[in-house]
Amino acid sequence: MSPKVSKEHKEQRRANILNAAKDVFIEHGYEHTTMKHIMDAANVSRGGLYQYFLNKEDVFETILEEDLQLNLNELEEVLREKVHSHWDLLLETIYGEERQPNDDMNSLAPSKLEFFITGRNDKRRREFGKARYYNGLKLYSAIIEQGQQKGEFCTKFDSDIIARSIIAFIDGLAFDHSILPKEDLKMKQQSALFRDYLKTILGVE
Amino acid sequence: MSPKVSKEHKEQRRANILNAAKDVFIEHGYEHTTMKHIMDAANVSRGGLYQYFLNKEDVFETILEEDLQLNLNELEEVLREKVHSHWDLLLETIYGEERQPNDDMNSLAPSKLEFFITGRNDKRRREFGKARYYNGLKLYSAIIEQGQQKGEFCTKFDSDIIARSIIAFIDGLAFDHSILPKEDLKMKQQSALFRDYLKTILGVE
DNA sequence: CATTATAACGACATTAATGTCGTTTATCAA
DNA sequence: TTGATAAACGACATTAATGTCGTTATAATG
Repeated sequence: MSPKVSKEHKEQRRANILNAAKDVFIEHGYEHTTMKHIMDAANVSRGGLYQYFLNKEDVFETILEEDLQLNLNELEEVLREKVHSHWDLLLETIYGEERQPNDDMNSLAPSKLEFFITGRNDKRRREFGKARYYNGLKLYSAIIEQGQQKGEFCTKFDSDIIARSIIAFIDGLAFDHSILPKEDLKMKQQSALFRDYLKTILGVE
Repeated sequence: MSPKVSKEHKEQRRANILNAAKDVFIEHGYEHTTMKHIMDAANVSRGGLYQYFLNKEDVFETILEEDLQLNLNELEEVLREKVHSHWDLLLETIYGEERQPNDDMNSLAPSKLEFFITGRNDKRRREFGKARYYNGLKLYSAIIEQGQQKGEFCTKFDSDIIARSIIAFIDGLAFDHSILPKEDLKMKQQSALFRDYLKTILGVE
């Protein structure tokens, strides 16, 4: 419909495709969506789509990059020490991720798990996943460590290990949620128990 | 090679196929293995393979059924109350699952995650996953509840919720392990921390 | 040994997804 | 207005996996 650029129109189109693609990934999951699905959802032709992205992997990674950026921004804020209660910040950060599978639930989370687990034999994909893991780890770890330094948390356990546990638990919940409907999962009670766990090992209250 | 039955030879062949298939699934993961892979690994022709199984899903589910049976047996034992220390039993049970991804690592665990998460939009597959989830839940829950009844564990928390958390943690670790190599995951330290937590909420020692 | 039932085989038709490429067409600039 | 540019298009060749089916060959049986 629109030949010979215009720069922001081009970026607009790209953004449209990404939005449509995200919906498709949420609906069908990573492995089961095809470029055709994305083409249809975005009202773009085969050739058009391939103008903007190399392949499905490229589309998905681009979508993932976005919220990676969000995390990095959060980390920034933490390191700048503009924080009142590290406990609240920690919960908020956890909830930010957990909300996706938890809430009204049309999140990309299960597709993310899919993306990484089906790609675990691919070097490139593994690197990508590893980078994301360490990104999250750094975020949680930084919050905990700073909370410890300020004396808000006890130092009985290593912040790195606690952070890893948090990640494992979130990933596990996301996975279980992809199998079980919300009613069956008792997510809230699990979250409460987990919060309790964190309180205990962080010595909060 | 062998026409006109012989019953146990037939079962033997079937078992061979399943063994070979399991190796293939471990190597390539669920989504990326094809019937061709299985055929080659099991030294069976296309027609031969389809004589025994309907499709890939059928093969994989059959493999899964096996260790489901193992779990059920364990549950039996618990319910028959032939248990000395419920704490030891609990650890052993957790470890039995965790060992797979943990140890020398050639386990089916990541493929299981794959199988269920990529099939989350399929009714049949979801039912299957749900059944397995509740099977595991029943197992852990029974151990904990009985431990509580015998006074070995405190009753501060609901056995059902604790069991769910255990499952979430195990699934999360399995997932993270499929991204990160063993050296990077610090699995042992995470497990130790989790064990510590279980001790706390179960009032052990 | 001859017969028969059937396990095992592998070619084949089918389906579906992928990425490419030559063509068309709308916009921008002169 | 017009010509150059490149976005958008969709047909196409390619690749790969699936499940079927008619044929082959062999182990059990009498």
